[in-house]
Amino acid sequence: MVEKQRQKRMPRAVREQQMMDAAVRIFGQRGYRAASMDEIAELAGVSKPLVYLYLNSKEELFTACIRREAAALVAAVRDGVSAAEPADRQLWSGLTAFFEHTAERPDGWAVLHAQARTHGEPFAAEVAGMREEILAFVTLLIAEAAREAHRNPALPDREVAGLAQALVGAAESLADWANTDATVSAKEAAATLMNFAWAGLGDLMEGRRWTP
Amino acid sequence: MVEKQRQKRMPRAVREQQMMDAAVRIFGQRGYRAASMDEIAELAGVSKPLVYLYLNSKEELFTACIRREAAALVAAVRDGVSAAEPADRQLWSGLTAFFEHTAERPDGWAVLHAQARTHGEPFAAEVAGMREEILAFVTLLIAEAAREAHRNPALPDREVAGLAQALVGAAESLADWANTDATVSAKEAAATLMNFAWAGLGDLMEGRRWTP
Amino acid sequence: MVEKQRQKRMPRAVREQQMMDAAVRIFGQRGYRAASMDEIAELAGVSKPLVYLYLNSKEELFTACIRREAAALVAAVRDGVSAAEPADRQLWSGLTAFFEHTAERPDGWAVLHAQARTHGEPFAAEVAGMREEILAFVTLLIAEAAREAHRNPALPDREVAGLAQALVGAAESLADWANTDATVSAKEAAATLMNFAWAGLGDLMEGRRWTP
Amino acid sequence: MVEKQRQKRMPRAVREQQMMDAAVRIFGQRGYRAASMDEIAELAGVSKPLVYLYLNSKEELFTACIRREAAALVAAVRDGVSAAEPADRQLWSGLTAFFEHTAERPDGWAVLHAQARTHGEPFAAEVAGMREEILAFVTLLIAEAAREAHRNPALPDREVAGLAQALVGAAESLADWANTDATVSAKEAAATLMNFAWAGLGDLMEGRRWTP
DNA sequence: CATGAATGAGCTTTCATTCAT
DNA sequence: GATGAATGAAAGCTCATTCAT
Repeated sequence: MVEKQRQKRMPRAVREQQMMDAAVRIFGQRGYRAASMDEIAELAGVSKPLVYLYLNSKEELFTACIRREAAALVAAVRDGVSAAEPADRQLWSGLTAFFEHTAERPDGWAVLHAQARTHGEPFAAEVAGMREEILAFVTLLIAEAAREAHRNPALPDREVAGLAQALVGAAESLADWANTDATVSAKEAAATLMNFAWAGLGDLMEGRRWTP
Repeated sequence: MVEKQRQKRMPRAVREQQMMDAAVRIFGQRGYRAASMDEIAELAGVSKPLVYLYLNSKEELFTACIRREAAALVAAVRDGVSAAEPADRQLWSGLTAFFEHTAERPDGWAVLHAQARTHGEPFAAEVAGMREEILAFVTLLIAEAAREAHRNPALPDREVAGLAQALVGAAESLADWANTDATVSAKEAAATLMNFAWAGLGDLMEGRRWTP
Repeated sequence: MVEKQRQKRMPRAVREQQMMDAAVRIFGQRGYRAASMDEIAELAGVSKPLVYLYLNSKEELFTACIRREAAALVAAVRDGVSAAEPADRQLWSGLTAFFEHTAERPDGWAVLHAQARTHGEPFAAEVAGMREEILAFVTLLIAEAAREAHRNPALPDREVAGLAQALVGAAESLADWANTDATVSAKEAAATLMNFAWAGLGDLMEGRRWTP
Repeated sequence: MVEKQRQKRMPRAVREQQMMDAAVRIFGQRGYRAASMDEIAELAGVSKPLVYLYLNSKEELFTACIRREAAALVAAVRDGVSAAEPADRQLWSGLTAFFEHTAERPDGWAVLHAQARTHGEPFAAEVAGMREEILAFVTLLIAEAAREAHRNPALPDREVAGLAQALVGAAESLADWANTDATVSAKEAAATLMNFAWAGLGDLMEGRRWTP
């Protein structure tokens, strides 16, 4: 019988990452409450007390996962964008990077989007911070685009806020769509959203609105 | 201390609704796993065995909640729309009805949007049916709008599907936004989305696309 | 839809028998603890409170079943036997009646033999009474046979008691065997036991014993 | 008040035996359904979760008890018998070992004889295997005795099967009798049964039968 | 550093039993 | 006489968490 040979004596940082990899996978697939520490420890290839020694509690472990995945997602988007480009190109690059990242790490995306937001304040707040950051970035781009177009007095802040919410929500929905239907590529999702959003924004910036 | 005076001897149908009201509230706020049947029974003002007698199990109770809330939401949107109007008016009315409904029943919306989709197949499938229905309705409107504009060969099905996903995702996001920030009215959310979406759709229908 | 039309207004005695018929069936098949009052009431075609009105509690209901079935079994054996016959004929008739009865009422037999004895004192005592009665009858027959043979000083009481235990145990085992294997008739079971037992008894009465 | 001082940190194998000791006692006295895992855990001096950790479920625990007790009983009988002896001596030794074992472990005997057979298929099947084994052994002895007597063509298989059933049933009944009345020794029970059974068998082998 | 052994607390579910009509 | 409505109490099972080695 082959004994499962656990790797012994790895540096703490590495072990911690392994545990979090396992945790993200289990949390992403089962949800926070349904995930069991037993299963996480087993998948990580360590004993349960070690998980507690390094990450203290289920709550802290989940929080750590959220933070790591949020940071990774924000970094991916940031790295995909060059501040030197015009606003529409920046949005395009950011969206592409976003869709690529969520496709590569579906469990991480599930943790952020599906799980963290549905399991009470401590976690929802954690992920809200990241979303805020992304909203701020989008808001900035919309404002920048308006400035580039400069044909027109700035859009009211409140309106821009709403538009950013809509755009981000559309992106989230398309990320789920692309994760569900494997034939949808990151580029296609990004293109769909640019086509959908950019003209509407352009119209607004030039003062054309839809009214009932 | 005020003794909670339980209403006694109510007809079954009424009790069932009370239980489901309580269940929607608890499920919406805590999530499926974190919700306890004890708490639901207490909030409903009945004993736990009665909940089981009428609704059989936690799983069936949750399913019943999903079905009721999904039916109510779809009915609200359907009732808000008149098929006689042009496509953009229909979309506007539908969105307004949608945002009004989600604002009126925040817990029901949480059950459908946040909870049902994150707690495993049986429930996700249940709510997927409703989302499909709404996606079909939106898809139809986009196609109808294209026909009304008739300047142009039909958009490819796949593209329309993506646009519908984006639009519905944006609406979901705005519903959460309006539920979080009480100063945002249903009409404002609907107007934001119409402005955001309709021009983009118009451009597409006339063959104007954004390309990198 | 055909409403299950419950017979209304039957005399109490009849209703009680229906309930006990149902109870014997359920108790015999499921066991005392696994049987539920709901199921019994449903099978009897009455509402649960009526069962309680007539039979007071699960415990009393079970006791009533035991008593009824014990009385029926004893009566069947008694009726099968004529005191005028010689002892071996009496035993033969009694055994035949016994095996016929247990084959006709397998659930009743299960209640007496399998269930009542395994569910704690109140019930075990009830059925022990009946077994005592049968043991006494068998003991009497053995003593009678010894007297008929009269070649020999009487067997010691203690020895007769053991023999009666053995004979009754063998009969119980054969009853289960016949209830399991439908090709075994009451007559065959009785013949098997007579052949097995009678010669041994005869030997003993003539002082021949097996010794190690 | 004497605080029950729990033995801490025992090796798993030992704890498992303690739990099964407790379980056999409770199951034997209360029956499968009436036994509670709480009570078993308490009697074993451990917490309930530990019982589940080691034995998985009430059903598996009961099955494990049945298997252990069945194996112990069969082993006791087997060890008591020497294949070199003549058939009647073998039967005598086997019966003595059987009655000694059931007297030593009354709860184990109750689990096998009274409880396992009355609580549904999974358990009944488990114990039926053991009974089959014993029946086969007895059947063999009867056949061997016939060969030793060799005065006569073999008894028909079906008849031997019935005789074995009767003999085993008689033994079971006497075991209960000896367990109830403490003055009855294993040797006395075995002698009673030998006297009862052996002459009848001998007669049959020589073609003498009882006929109505 | 690492783990086998152990538990308190809580969850879903079931059931015998009783009112109020 | 008969029943739909309702519940107290308990059972099986699971899980996050902690010692002792």
